[in-house]
Amino acid sequence: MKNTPEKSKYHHGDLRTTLLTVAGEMLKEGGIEEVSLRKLAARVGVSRTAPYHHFKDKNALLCGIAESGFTQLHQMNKSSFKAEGPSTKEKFSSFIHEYVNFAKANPDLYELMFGRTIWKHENSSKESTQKLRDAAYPCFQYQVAMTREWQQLKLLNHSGEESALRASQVLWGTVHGIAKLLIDGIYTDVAHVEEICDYAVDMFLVH
Amino acid sequence: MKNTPEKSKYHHGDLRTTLLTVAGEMLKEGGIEEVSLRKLAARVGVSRTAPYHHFKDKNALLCGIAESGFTQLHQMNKSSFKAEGPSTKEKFSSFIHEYVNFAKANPDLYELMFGRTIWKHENSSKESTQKLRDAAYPCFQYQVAMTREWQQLKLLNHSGEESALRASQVLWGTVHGIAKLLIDGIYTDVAHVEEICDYAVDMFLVH
DNA sequence: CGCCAAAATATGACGGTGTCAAGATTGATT
DNA sequence: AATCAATCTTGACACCGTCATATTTTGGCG
Repeated sequence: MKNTPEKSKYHHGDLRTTLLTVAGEMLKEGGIEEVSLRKLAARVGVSRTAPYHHFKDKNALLCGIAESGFTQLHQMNKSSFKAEGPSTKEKFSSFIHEYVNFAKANPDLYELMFGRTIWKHENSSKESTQKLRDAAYPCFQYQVAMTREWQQLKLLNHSGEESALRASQVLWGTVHGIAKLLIDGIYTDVAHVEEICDYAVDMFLVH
Repeated sequence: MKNTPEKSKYHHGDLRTTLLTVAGEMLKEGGIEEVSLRKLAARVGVSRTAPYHHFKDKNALLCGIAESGFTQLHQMNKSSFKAEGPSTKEKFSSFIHEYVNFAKANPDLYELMFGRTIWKHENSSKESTQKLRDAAYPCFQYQVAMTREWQQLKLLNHSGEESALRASQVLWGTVHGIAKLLIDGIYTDVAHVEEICDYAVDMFLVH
């Protein structure tokens, strides 16, 4: 039924997947402002209201896209942290760089993932927002776990009582903030990404 | 002509100021989504297109609001940094706390000031965007200046070659990121603001 | 004072958006 | 074959930003 989605198109095929894919393309092409349900439907070749049978809201659709973004980000962190070659210190540096570069590579997706469009209030289907949280929360928890290890190895500069959660919030805040400022083109030049990340690493490591 | 704007109302009074004020109120009340030119015009008591004689765009209006936000933020930083009582170390801590609390107190304004709505592309009147930059840029420069002093006093943890610009970008990134995550309600509880800020201060100071 | 150009405001219209209600079509199940 | 629920379409509504055009008001000048 849901398997073998190759030729088993009854009405349209499985619209849900197609909508997510194409909407993701539109997001990448023209930013969040270019993503409208009507244009999406036209591009897919269905009527304007067809998507409403697979997503309660436009918001629910956007949550679906963001969801895959968090899965992707989570995956990236894991494979980087579990790598065998580099030292722990190098992995810390990798985390900073890779995180910011992920945002740099997918600016509109990142903007969507962390924008208030999605996270504010409970606009759309509770189920959809719940699924989003189910994808995003483990992603953050993994960052706490990584931070805990860096902390136990005395890598991070700090004097008072240690808290992996607090340290993780600060670290995530830093990469998130750098990424946002970079993406939005506020005062940082994209060309200096690596330099800024290197400097951040140096400021956090104990000397 | 532009002076004495008290009783010199010819058509409506000075609409421009009124529009900025009321739009700012609407922003504070219901977030950016509640700010529409039509509702704004209705609330002020003019026709829908009257605002277009004072702002080229909706974007230009938003830039005007954000502009005052940057002036406000700049002012806050200055008065805090120039205070006589506290030590430099305490001023550093104050900067972190006050910045994040500014965002916490005016979430929608802060979101607007740093959102891509305004900074992306050259949508609206160049003049408007230019005025915005003229308000925002000194604000950032002042943060670089503060950072330079902290750096020269050897307050900040760091090993390599010093750069006030890079350090400032990292610091701003951190407070900006914490503020954003907080505002958007992603994974941090607003109740923990002070704790998180304290922890950030501790991670940046040299021990 | 009277007139005129310019600034300010208003009305109408256009294309775009998200979303609901109601009807039509299809696929699978009995 | 008949039925039923899932799926899709059409029509409509209320918003939105913005342009073209007409109307009013103002300030300055002869």
